[in-house]
Amino acid sequence: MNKIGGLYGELKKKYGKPKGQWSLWCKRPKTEKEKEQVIIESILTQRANWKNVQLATENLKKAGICSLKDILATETERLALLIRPSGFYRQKTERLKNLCRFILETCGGIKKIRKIPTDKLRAKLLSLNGIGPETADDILLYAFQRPVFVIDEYTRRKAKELSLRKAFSYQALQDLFEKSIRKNYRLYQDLHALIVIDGKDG
DNA sequence: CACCAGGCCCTAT
DNA sequence: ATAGGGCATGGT
Repeated sequence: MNKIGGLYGELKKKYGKPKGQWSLWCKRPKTEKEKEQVIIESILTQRANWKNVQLATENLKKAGICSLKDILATETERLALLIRPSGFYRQKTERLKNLCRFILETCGGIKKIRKIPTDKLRAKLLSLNGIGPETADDILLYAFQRPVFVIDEYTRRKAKELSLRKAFSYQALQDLFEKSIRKNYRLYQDLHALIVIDGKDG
């Protein structure tokens, strides 16, 4: 067992179950509505602090926009103003609509996605404008329960802290984590959440 | 006032 | 392959 192996136990003991935003992202099983919420938030949270993401999602909720279908049905300028607090809001409006179109129209809805193999789905997501590796993996792991480990700024810092100097790229770091930890989506969800919580904590 | 926050894309070396 | 600029808001 390397340095990553004991990480989950250590962080779990320190923080318990992930709370706050994570109580939705790490919840399982999730309803279809909850999955759609996570998908929407995966875009809004790009390079934004969670408070601002919350302001944006509250605006959407108040406007009665709760599903991917609702997003697509909302006029672009109106949607942009609603999600404005999350920052980079013009881009995010386009990205959200892109993603919703892909899931609803190209894939034929959330349910059909169950049948798409993880590698293929990941490649499709990455081909969309505005979806990079982290957002794709957020969606795969937290909305669709696929055991892929999400690499973000906090994971990189944690890796550095553990002196995992060999891994630089997203791919290398992801391989390292996935090789070190039993491939289980519940474990990956909680561990990634705990790494972020720990990163914010100090 | 300056800096930061859970990315991603495009362009130039 | 890798570096730097642009995209934008609200909190501290």
